[in-house]
Amino acid sequence: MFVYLIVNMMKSREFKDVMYDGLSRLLKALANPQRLEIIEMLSQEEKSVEGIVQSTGISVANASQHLQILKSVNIVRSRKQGHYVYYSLANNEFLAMYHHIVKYAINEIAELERTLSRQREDCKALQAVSLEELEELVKNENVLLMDVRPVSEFQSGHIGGAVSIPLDELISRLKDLPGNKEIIAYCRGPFCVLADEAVKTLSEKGYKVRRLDFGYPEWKTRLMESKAV
Amino acid sequence: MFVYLIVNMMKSREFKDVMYDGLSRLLKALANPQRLEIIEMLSQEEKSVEGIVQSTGISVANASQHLQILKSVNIVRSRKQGHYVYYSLANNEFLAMYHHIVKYAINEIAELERTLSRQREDCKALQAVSLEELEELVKNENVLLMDVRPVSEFQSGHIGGAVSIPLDELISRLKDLPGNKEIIAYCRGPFCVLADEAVKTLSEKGYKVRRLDFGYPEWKTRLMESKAV
DNA sequence: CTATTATTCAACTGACTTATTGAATATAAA
DNA sequence: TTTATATTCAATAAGTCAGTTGAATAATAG
Repeated sequence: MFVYLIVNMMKSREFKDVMYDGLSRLLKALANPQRLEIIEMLSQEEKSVEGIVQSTGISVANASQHLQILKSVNIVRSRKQGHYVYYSLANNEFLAMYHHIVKYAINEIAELERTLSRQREDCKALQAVSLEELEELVKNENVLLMDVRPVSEFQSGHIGGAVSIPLDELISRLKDLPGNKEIIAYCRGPFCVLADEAVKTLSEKGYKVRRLDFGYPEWKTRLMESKAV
Repeated sequence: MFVYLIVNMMKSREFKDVMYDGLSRLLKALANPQRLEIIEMLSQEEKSVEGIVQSTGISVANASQHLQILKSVNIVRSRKQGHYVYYSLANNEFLAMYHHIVKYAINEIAELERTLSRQREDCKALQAVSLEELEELVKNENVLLMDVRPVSEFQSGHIGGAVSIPLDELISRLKDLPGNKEIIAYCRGPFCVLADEAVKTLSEKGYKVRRLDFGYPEWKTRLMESKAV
């Protein structure tokens, strides 16, 4: 009986070790600023290593290594085509989980809350629009929903009803904007500043403009979850 | 104009760095098997360093260090009383976020899925009861919901309607169990084996018994979320 | 087949993490 | 005040991680 208890205890320890080690391996893969930025890029669209390097400033070999780590815990997957290896997020469940983490961090970590507010304040974008508000606003139809990400990201997926006006074309396309509607800008997510820049530019020109609190990936996650129910 | 763009780019870089560094600091604090186990213990009840040491087998100095790390990112808080320093989770939002991570890991990481199934199979506890099923079962009243954690954990919080039968008293209290009802055992959470052991013991004695898929903390989180809506 | 380009691999350095030890601090009981 | 106990701090050694370099591989265009 005594020996039996010890054997049980050892099995239980072994089980816990496998589970906690596995979980901590996942978290370790996430726990790096550059990899988080890579995840943000990949949650917009599939990208080659070169594409990631261009939009983040990480070195090629380094980016490749980070991608291997993310691949080893099944966060990203790759496919080869021609000269390029294209990476993308391996599943939508990951994205949903990741958004929960980001939401917690933004709301509960004082430093991040403060930094985010300061950034938005600088751009006069403090009253950001939440997911719930957006749904209301879209119904009443008196708003223009503006996607300010690069065109390729818009093409690979965007919020329903949005118009693509990449930030770097904004000034040259001012004439396309209706003066009477409120403008709502959005971009890659809460850590992306493209929408902030757009709000700053437009509000200086006298437009009535706000940004979304979130980006395309969060909207997509929400869509999936509501379909699942 | 050109200088202005560069200044903007630098600001944006700085903002991203603060946000991603902060987020990765949180994830780094989580990314360690021992700290995850400490979190599991603290999500049951407030515990002193000594209490944690006893239930995990970590050394005293080491546990203290891990607790400092968790405290530095505001996951736990401490209060001093008499000889002891008592630690507890700092907020419920963290627990909700953590449960999302665990759920993802169990469902999407093949190795963890496999290990969990094997453990449950060993204990004839494969058909675990989910949160939704539990709600149904409790209504029909023909089940006994059994909390097999130590008494102190039961006292500091338990699932509504549960009866406390700590695993180590199970055999001596068999006479208290109704023979006609189905028994549903639960414990600390999906990584805890107390309920598995209980299922094994009882099913060998001929009882009709299953375990919950989750533990008290998950139930508590669910309760909070449904109240919030 | 050769040259070109994109990516990965291997090796190395410096920086952080973890676990262990023993000393220091703080509380409460004798 | 002294003593015992719980916890933290400081220093160390071993292990892991991040970023850089240059070489190796793999796909394509000429």
